[in-house]
This record gives sequence, structure tokens and C-alpha cells, in this order.
Amino acid sequence: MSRYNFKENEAKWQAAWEQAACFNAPNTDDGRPKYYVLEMFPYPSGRIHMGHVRNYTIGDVIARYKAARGFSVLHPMGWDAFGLPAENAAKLKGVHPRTWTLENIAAMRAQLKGMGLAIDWQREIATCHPDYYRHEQKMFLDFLAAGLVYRKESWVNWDPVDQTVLANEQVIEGRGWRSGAPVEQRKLAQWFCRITDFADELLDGLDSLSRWPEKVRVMQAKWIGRSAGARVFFSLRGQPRGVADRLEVFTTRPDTLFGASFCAISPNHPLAAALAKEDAAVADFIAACARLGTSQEAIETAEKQGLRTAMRARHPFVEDMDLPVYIANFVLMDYGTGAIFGCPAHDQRDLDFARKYDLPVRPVVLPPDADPKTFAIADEAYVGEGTAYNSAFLDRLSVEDAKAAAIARLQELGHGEGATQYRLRDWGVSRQRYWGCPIPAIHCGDCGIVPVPESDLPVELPDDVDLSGPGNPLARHPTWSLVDCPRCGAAARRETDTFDTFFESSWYFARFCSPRAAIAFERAAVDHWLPVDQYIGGIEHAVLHLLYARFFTKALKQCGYLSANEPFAGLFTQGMICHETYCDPDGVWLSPDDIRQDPGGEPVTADGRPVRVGRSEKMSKSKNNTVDPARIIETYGADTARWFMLSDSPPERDMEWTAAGIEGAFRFMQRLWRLVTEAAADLPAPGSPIPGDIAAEALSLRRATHKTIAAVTEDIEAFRFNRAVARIHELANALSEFRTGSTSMTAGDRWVLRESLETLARLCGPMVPHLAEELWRCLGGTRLLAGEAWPQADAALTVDTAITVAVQVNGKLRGTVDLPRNSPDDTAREAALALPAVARLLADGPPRKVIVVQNRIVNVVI
RNA sequence: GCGGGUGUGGCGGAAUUGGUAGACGCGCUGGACUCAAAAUCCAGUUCUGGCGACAGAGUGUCGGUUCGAGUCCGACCACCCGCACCA
Repeated sequence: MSRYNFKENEAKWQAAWEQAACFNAPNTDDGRPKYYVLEMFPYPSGRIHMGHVRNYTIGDVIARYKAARGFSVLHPMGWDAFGLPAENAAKLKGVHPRTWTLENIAAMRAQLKGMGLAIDWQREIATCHPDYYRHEQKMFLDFLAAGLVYRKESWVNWDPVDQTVLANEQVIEGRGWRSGAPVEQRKLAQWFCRITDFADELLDGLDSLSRWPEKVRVMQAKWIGRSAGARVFFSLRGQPRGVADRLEVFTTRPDTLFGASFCAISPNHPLAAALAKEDAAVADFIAACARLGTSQEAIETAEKQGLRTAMRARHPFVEDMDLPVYIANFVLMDYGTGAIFGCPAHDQRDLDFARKYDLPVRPVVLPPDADPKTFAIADEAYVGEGTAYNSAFLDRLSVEDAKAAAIARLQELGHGEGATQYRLRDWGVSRQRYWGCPIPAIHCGDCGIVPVPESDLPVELPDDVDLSGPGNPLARHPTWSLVDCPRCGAAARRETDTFDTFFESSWYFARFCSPRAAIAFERAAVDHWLPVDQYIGGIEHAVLHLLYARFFTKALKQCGYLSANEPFAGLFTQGMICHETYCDPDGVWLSPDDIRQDPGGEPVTADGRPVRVGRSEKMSKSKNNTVDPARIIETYGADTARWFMLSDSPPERDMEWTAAGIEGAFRFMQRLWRLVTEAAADLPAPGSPIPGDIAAEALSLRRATHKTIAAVTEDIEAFRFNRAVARIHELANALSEFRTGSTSMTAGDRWVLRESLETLARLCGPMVPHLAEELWRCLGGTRLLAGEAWPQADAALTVDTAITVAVQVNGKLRGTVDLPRNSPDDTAREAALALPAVARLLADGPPRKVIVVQNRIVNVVI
């Protein structure tokens, strides 16, 4: 029995596609409808991982399918080439970030090409290339002119030993990952994008993104977090000298002001800093808070702690009431005004705080049906609807009305005003790193901040850089930052911050439309192709990357670069790849490659030691449970890897990688090949007319074939690749059965067999393109399958004429009856009642009720 | 902590969106072919009881709505993702 040689064939067909330039997209309209399919571009870490294989397989299926459906498809690839890992590699291995990155790109490009992706490689871009980032610098200058970027001070994690700013992931339990030194917080003047100017537009625009997953839209909406409420001004007593006597607080619950029992300010609040100057205990407390780092997760999961200050805040409505003011570690400076008032009865966090510091808990919202005399708060704050009480002029108002009344009174008294607050903060884009796009600005002692003139772009990174020492390498470079002020000519310094790498990924999808243009975007190309029709990537980008790209698109539109409102019309978020974990007796994580089976089938190490099998987890280096796609493709071929990726698990869900699964996929590839090659010699010539007489078995195969076309088409459209795979399995099963069943085939049989096999090859094309090309050629195809049209299902053949209807008694299945499609309800009813199993149960009398759902079910109620 | 999600046989999953739970695949069991193995082919495979026809149970847990619930509602449990300097 001969076998399909994937190695030979995959190389052969990849070369054929390249030679035919099948996947090169036109720059503009070529008369066909356009379809832009894009997967999130990879960070060039050096090798592709299984997540890439899944991502690019999904995108490739869509790209090839849409091409077969007659679309003009743009499907490009590039590299998200700036970022921290290149600098880490430089520190560890002494290799220059550029060299490391470019070598990684070369290696990964070769791996991706080996997957047989239908990509227009002529459009490849790398964000670390000056011909890419020069346009980004121009955009920055335009944003600056348009007031979309500005400088302000903000806090960063500072490693006092390495003299460097740390990313949140580099802060581990309050310490720097390399130095182990306790992390401090520092204030730094940095560049920000005014994404908050677009908060309403970004929020309201979500409604137009009907082809985005609901969950992503919800996450973005919550992230933007528009909330209506009030700013309340508390007069202060006991504040440090020289500090204003007013504390500004934002609240969404002005209706609960009468339940207030304290105020709290953020450790980063200016008032806290002023207090710290006079009070060592305050300074110590602030320093302790700073060690948590800047991540919201760390701050909010830490134990709630507060420090009572000498300050008192006067209640805006109650003359003789004043509240203690705390500094509290859970109050965020970045949200609202960096200060809150606490109403323990109606906010859980405030309640926890009040219990800890023994503050009064006074309920002011009465739940419906509760008795005001007995209602009390125990361990749970009451956050629901109700009526105001214990609240003077607010008494008996609903929560909603009380809010409005409280705001009106605040305004009247000059103690506050209605306000809309967003959770969204402006986007800090400054990074104190080498391997990023230089921010094109100059600091002049006389002129202040001066933009780099456009004619001087790009501002290129220097090559001669020392990454081994502490601090920002660009700032330490002896000459790079020395420059004359473009405005006054005096000696000045370049900005040594580089952009957040989210900057590059915020516009790359648009650059693909005209990747070699001298300007960022050729207008005709970008207006033709945008928005991306289908964007595909991991759910982990649900908020940040996708929100920044949306902001960028709106900002670029405002600056006249393009016409699109939104970058991605359709979004699909795929799940992660998981694998079992293995541990040796010493607790060391073992790679799946190192696991053997002993004669009893138990897992052991290569040297025979027992292995503990752990639960399946996301593939990661730390758990050592990764499987290298290169090895899989080498052993089984790209088609097998792609097929397994698409089988079983729905693409939005996490998938389980197993050795048995990949072997099953491999066997199916072989089976398809046998199915076609063994039948090929017996078939009529391609394009022969259908013979007059088709026997019953052949007709049934035709029905199966056309049903498969309809089902697979629907499944691909809906991203249900696992179902498409199952349907193709079923067609293969039907074909096997047909071939075994017919010893001598009529002309009709042979014709139907050809139709079915051709369909099989076409339907497989987007998923396993190399094998499908080979099958296609074996069946007499003279052109590339990659250029062929998608098959059409004949509607007359996809509908069954006979239906099996389920018969239930009291909802419990008791049998089935076969009926012609669309039989009248009475016929179904009679047939159901005639069933012996039903008749037996009806011995005691007639049914109380019979429910008939046509073509589905008959339920007899007794 | 806050926000978002997931949960169905031994395993991955399917279920026309309220109508025959377990399609399809993996694994396992038995058989055919073979000196033997691999490959391939055939049959079986939710669980419990029964030789059997069959009966009962069953979609994370508990409760509800309905002629009928994996699907809808309420409460809970477990696990996963994100949290603004990883990308």
C-alpha cells in the first residue's frame, strides 16, 4: 500500500503557488468584492508556537475560502518587532537586539512558509525597520499638532538597583525581577495620548461592531467605564499649611452622602505628599504602598489598609458633622479625583474598611419591604434599589431620584456638581527603553519641547549602544541625544523615550494596504481595503491592543490619513492551546517529548523513572508542556497539523493538544489520499455530462455530497471548523461505504463517485491545501485548486423526503415513526398513537393531550 | 479585589437554538488479514441492572418555569482569561 508523501508534495505545491503568485493582492479595486483577512501579527520570538499555528490556520482557511467564493483577498503578514524580549536577549547573550530580531524573523518566516499559508509575502513588514517607524514618527508629529498627545507626570515602577523602570510583569511580589530590590514608585514626565477625548466615540462605536464577539464589546465598554455621578467638595480642617482647604471627591452614589462615615485619599494624592513632609508615619505608609507596584491587580488584592490623618472633612449637607480622612491603599489616584467618601452600608469595600477601623455603618437606603426600625447591615453592604431614609431632604426618594436631588442641592450650596467620569485613562506611550521607536521630540532649554522637523525623519536608533549597564541605554549614549534645537539652534537634547510597542500595532493593518509607499498610506489603497473584514487573534488582546487600534484609527482619520471609522469590522478571538503537564519524582516539570510509556502503558521518563501526570494547562515554558510545531510539521506535515488544529475543538475555545489527536489527523490524510487514488482510474473524464440513470445508492451518495457542501459552507462561514471537519469525515465514510458496496459500477455510479471525490477535494482545500491540490490533480485537474471556485450545493438534493419523528409519552422517549416530510399533524398523531409502546401506556384511557411539532416530535400527555 | 468567560461519556466535542443527548474523532474491547507486527478493514463502546427484549438514571451542584430543559430563570461550586510598562 503506497502512502502520501507529504514532504515532497508540500514543498511542490508551495513552490507552485509562489510561482503562480496566487496570493498577491491588487492595490485597489479589481472589480471583485474585497475581503481583508488579517491575523494578529507575531512577535518574532524565534520560533512559531502552537498558538501561531492555530491563529494562522484559522486565518488561512478564511482567506482561501473567501478567494474561492470570488473575493479579492488581502492576507498579509508582518512582524511586531520592537519590544522587551530583544533587550533581555541582548543582556543575556550579548547579541544586538536588531541582529537577534532579524534572525528570529528569518527563522519564523521560513516556518510560516512551511505551513503553506495563502499569504501575500510581497507585503511583509517589520515594525523595527526605519521605513516603517518613520511614518509612526510623522503620525506622532501630526497628533502633537492636533493636540492628541501631551506630556504629564505619572508614576512608574522604579528599580533602585538597576536604575531602570520596570514593567508590571517585572515586579514580582514588590521586588525587581533581576535585582530583587524593593520596587519604588517614581514620578516621571511622559508622553500621553488623549484617548479619553474619544471615550464617548469609542464606547458608542461598539454598537456598530456587530461582527465582534459580544464579550469583547462588553469588556471594552466596562474598561471605558462611563459613569454618571457627582463631584463633591468637602471643606477640610487640619490640613498641612499652605494646602487648599478643599477635598474633591467623585462618587456615583451622591444619594448615600448621609451614610458617609469617612473620606479616603490615594497614597499618591498631592495631599498625602504634603502630609508626608510633616509626618514620618505618613511617609512610611506611602512608601509601603509604593512597594505594591503600579498594577491595579496588586493594589486591589492587597489587604485594605488605611492610615488615619489629622484632617477632618466637613459634611456638605450636615453643618456639625465632620468625617475622618484616611490615606487608603485601595484608592487609585488615576480614577476620579484620587479621593473618595466612604458609605459603608452601601459599598462592600467601604464596609470592609469600616469594620476594620471601627467606623460607623449607617444605612440610608432601605430595601423594598424592609422595616426601617430593624434593617441593619451585617457582613454585606446593600447595593440594590430602595428608598432613601435617615437622609433629611432625600427621605422617601428612590435611589435614582435621590441622586438627582442630592446633586441639585450640592450645586445650590456650591459644594459640588453633577459629573460624568470615565474609568478609561489617557494612554501613556513613553517607555524608557532602547528597542522601540524613538519619540521625535527635542528638549531645548529655551524653547521647551520642540518637535523634530519632518525633513529630519526618521529619527533612527543608534546601533552602537551598551545594553549591559543600568538605566535607559538611549539616555546613556554619549552622543545620540545631542542635537541643536531646530527652533533656536542652541544645544539641546533628544527625547530618549521610545514608544510603547502598542503604538506600532495600532496602525500596521493599514500599512499593509500600501506597504512600500513613501507616505504612510496611499489613500486609494487604504480606503479600498479598510476596514479589515476579519481580524483574528487571542482573547488576551480584547481590551488594550484592540482599543488602542480603534483610537488610532479615529485619530488618523481626524488627521486626514484615512477614511475608516473602525479598523476591524469583524473580530474572532481564538482559544489557547493546552497540554497535559508532567512532573518527575523531584517535582521537575518534564517536556512531553521526554515522556515514554513502560510496558504496562504507564508514563515514565526516558530513563524509566515514574511520571506524575498533571492536569492540562495552557502551553507555557514555565510548565515545560509545549510541543514544537516545527517538529510536528517535520514528522506529520503541515496539512496534518492544520487539520488537527481545526478538528474537535471549536476555535474560540481552548484546545487540548494530544499525540493521539495528531496521529488520528495524519491517518485521515492518508485515508483521503487512498480514497481518491484508488478510485481515480475508474472515473469518467472531468466535466462529463451526468448519465441518465442514477441508482438509489448513487443518489444517496449524491445527497450526502450536496448536504456536505451546504453544511461545510455554513460551518466555515460561522467559524465552526470542528463541525466542518466532522462533516468531511462523514462524507469520507459515505464514500468508503459506497465503494465497498459496489463491486461492478455503472456509468452513473462512476459519475457520482467523481462528483463526490471532486467535492471532497474542493471542500478540503482551505483546510489542507497541499493534499487537496494533490487530490485535485489526481482527479484530472489541470489548474491549481487554489484558483478554483467553491462548490455549489444543489438545494433539491439537500432536503430529506423522509423524516424520523420522535414519539414521547410525558416527555419521555418511547419510540420513533418514519413519515414523509411535512406530513399533516393528524397523520403524525395517528402514527404515534399506533406505536405498541405508546398503545400499551394508553390502556387505561385516552391521552389528555397530544402535542405535535411537525417534522420533529409527538408528545403524548397522559 | 474588579471585569469577562467556560463546565455534556474514559477523552476532545455535537445537538437544526426549547423538541430523539452523545454526531464526528480519539481511546478502549472483540474480530478479519498476517508466520508475526505495523498499516488497513469490520463490529461494539454514556452509566446501572438484565442472557435478552427491556427498564431506570444521566449534560458542574441545588431549586424553578414548561407537555417537554444541555438549552430559559434563580442561587451556588470549580476552573480559565484580562486588569493599563509582556506581547
